Amino acid sequence: MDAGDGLRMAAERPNSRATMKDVARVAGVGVGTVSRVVNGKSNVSEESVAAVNAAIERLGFRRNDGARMLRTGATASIGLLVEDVADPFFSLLNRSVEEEVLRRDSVLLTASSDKDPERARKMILTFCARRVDGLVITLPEGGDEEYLRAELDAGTSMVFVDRPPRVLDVDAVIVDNRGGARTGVAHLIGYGHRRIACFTDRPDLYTASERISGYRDALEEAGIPFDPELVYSSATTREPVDEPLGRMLASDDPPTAVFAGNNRTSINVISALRIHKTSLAIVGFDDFELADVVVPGITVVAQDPKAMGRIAMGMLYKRLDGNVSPSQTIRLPTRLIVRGSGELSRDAVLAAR
Amino acid sequence: MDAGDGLRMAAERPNSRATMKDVARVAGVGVGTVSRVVNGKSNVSEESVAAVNAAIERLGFRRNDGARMLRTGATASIGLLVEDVADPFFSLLNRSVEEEVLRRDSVLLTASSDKDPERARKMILTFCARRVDGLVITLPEGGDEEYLRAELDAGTSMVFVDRPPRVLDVDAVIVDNRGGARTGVAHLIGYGHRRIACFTDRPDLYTASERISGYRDALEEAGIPFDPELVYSSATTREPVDEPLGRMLASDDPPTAVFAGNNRTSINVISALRIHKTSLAIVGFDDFELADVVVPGITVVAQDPKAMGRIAMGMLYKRLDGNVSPSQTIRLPTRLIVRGSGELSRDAVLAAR
DNA sequence: ACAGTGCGTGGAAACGTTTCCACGCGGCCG
DNA sequence: CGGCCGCGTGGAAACGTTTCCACGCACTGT
Repeated sequence: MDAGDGLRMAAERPNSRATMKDVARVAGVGVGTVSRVVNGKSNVSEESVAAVNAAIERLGFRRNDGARMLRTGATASIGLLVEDVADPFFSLLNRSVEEEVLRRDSVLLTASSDKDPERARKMILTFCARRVDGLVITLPEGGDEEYLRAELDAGTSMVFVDRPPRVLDVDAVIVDNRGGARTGVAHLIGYGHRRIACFTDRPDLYTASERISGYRDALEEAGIPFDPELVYSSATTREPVDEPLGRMLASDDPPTAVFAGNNRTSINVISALRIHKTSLAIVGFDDFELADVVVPGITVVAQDPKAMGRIAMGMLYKRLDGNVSPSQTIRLPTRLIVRGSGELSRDAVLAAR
Repeated sequence: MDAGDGLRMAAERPNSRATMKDVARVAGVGVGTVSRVVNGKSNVSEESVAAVNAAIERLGFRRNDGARMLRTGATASIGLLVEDVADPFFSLLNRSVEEEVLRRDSVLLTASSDKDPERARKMILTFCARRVDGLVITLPEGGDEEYLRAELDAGTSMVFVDRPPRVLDVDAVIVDNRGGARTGVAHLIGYGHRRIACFTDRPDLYTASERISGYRDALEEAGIPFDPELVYSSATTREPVDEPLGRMLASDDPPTAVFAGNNRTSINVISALRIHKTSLAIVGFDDFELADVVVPGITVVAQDPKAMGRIAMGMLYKRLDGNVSPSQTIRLPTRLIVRGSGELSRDAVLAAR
């Protein structure tokens, strides 16, 4: 078998890539030697290395990682499931997970659940069928968690992000939603407000219900009675809120401030206020680009999606490296960013009426 | 070999998943039959189907797609490389590509080049080593395109997005940057403006240079002389622009309008105008959330990243299905969204001075 | 009765790697 | 001078699928 033979052989299968066998033939060595060269093993003679590299160059050989994984069992890939990769929060999370994955020379599979438990399930099982080394999951509400147990038992590591597991014994990294909301609302109370409206997502969402709890915590701490009339949970975050806000403003004892439970709702509230030509103090949960471009800048309780991704990947890789300590849930602190909208005092709001 | 035997066998390798062989043993059939059942082939007796399904259930078997692909050659996976998955534009593109990938029951590998040609190269080659069926690529400027040719020749289909190929013969879908910029600037001219500043990205970026060309086209059409003093290309999009804007405003013949070449620059311009306590007419390229929340709302030349992803995937799958027609570049139209900032007339701006 | 047909089936080969084992060969030490 | 070591090497087995081939069996039509 000489070099010409090998070349001809590769040419005979036009749309198929050269394999180690082809390379071996062209280089005049065995496949074992090719494998050793490709993987940079030391015990190969210089001539062999040169011959193999020349053949690789000539044939445009590229190792088939799929085959490699079948043999070695490690796929060097991580699956990420979030609600929506186009959401500002999750896209930052995505990016920071990617950064960690890259550091380990792995590859990242991504998918959006779109809040659909069935879609989430399908994607996760697909990832498992691909035998990813680990999973980073934001599990949508309302689905069954149980099917994950089988994958867990089969040895697939996973970390939950943004939401804690309900029954599964897995690591998680979440945001201190309750504490953050409490801080934000307390900030408003500090400026004299006692009638504070609360606009959030559907309350069956974990994050939304936690933030509502934090809102109530702050009220309670200040001895302010909770008024359900001041709480509005929209079905979707795209839904405008000018109608419910208008109702509150028209009441006997209208709010002088608003706590918005997520960034899209913050925007909806701003639009609604503009429609009603009023200004109230606002604190929003979750920072957003341009929060400092509107006037006044929007004071927010900021989360740190990048840290969430980084920490989640740290936990995951520890598991992959064999850590078997009991699972833990890490609660990330939030940060209040003061920009003006939250520092409008009760007196100033009332004076403008 | 009875069922108990198979179970014991699976249990003996605790952290390893059951294989078709295990299933076959437990079900008392051959691996061929298991494969047929798993793949829903028709010519299997009902008893066999039942037995196999029972065994699958019992062992928690899940087909190893990696092995399957090695055999079949199709990996049912697509690689996506963009500049940054956390960028609003690219994250929407990402999502729409994901949607198409999902429809074909494939899986999506994603990566951010971070504008680094070397990083891009590494990720693309990694994807190729994984033998993705196809690639969707936003290639960073300044790198060599040549290494892609080998992959192309080896049979990996690819589509370029957001930027056309320089030398390679591949499909692409891009935005009509030049025409869109022309339209936006013409819109300003329509409101009487003749001194229009232009803030963009680094001009060595394809999109930025195209938009500058469009800006010049509009001026030329209206017989307005081009003044390089009114053009500022920032090194990075995070860089504030209050200093260069200040210089322009202090000149003998200051601008009365601004064309901002991308959404982050639009924001920078808004901030800078606020610092200088002036208002000019503004038209920005690329829409952004909240463009309608600031006052006045920002008039923009909108792109459609979702369409870009959808169309790119359509082209890619056509290639995968065997289409060998000459490669083409599709240029997506832009859409002017009128919100107020672009309709501030020259007279109004001058009157406020 | 007998070839032909079709269906359900089991098993082996193949996909492209990695890994392990064994071999040949030179040099070193006893 | 003979055994031993170690190095570079080739080749076979294995990873978990799919696919193909061949077999046995029950029909069918002549």
